[in-house]
Amino acid sequence: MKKHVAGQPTEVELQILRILWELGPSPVREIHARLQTEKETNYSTTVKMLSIMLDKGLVKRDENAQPHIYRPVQSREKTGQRMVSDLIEKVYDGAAMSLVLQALANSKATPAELAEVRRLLDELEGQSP
Amino acid sequence: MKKHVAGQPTEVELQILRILWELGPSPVREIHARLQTEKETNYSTTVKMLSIMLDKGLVKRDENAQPHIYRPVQSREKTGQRMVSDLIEKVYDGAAMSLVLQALANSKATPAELAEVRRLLDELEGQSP
DNA sequence: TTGACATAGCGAAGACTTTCGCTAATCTTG
DNA sequence: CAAGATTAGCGAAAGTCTTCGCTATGTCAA
Repeated sequence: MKKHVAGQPTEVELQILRILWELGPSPVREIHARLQTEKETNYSTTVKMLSIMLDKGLVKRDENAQPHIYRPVQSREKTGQRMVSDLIEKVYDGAAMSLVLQALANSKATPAELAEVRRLLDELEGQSP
Repeated sequence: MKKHVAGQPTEVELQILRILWELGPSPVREIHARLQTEKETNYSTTVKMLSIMLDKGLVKRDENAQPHIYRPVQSREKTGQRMVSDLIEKVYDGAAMSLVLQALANSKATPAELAEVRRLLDELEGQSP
């Protein structure tokens, strides 16, 4: 047997995770239905992917329920956090701020959202100095 | 032959790009020297990777120079921008602000950096309202 | 020029990801 | 309960990415 311990979710795994984040706990049938709106893969493939993700610990499932119900192990936020950290490490050499500035400049934020960033900023500045 | 048109840079490609961003245009020898400080792959591997990256258009090279000199086609900023957009798309469904907040909260920013974010924020808020 | 050494490139192997055909198990309904 | 439909799972194939052995080419000094 192999290791199969989770690193970063792969492309397809992420597609499936996103669907789970949107739908909440769901049976394969539903997941696959959504997946088909973005790509044309077989039902079998979806089942297989889910089982791999189960191995990796990316999802859990309730086997008592009939159609088994799958749900993500990590929240979108947690997963995003990991991936962001990874990206920062790999591209920006750990300089998170570059990424913040870039994402900020890139985004079409609403005033309310900008206010929230400002609030967080106040908080951060209030700590060290 | 195959397509080999560039999508996102892969793991190793990114490692090499990062080295090129740091060192500037360099011959394989130098790139490989740096690479060896993080992993233990053969010189051949580095050459091969570079040639693949050349195919994909991730790097260019000066063949007149002897040791050919390689340089990145895209800046770290541009590349980061693409990858961030991709991440935002794939994980946050386009909600960039979530990522900004997350990266910001995660970072150990200096006061100077925070000030810069604030500056950008002022600028952004000065536009729409 | 030639030997020694540095540089470039090919093609194939190994690892991982994604895909699916086909079989097995489970569920429904007449 | 049996036939048909739905759901689960295996194992192998196809596609990518990464690695490197080996060959070819180029450079330089004796």
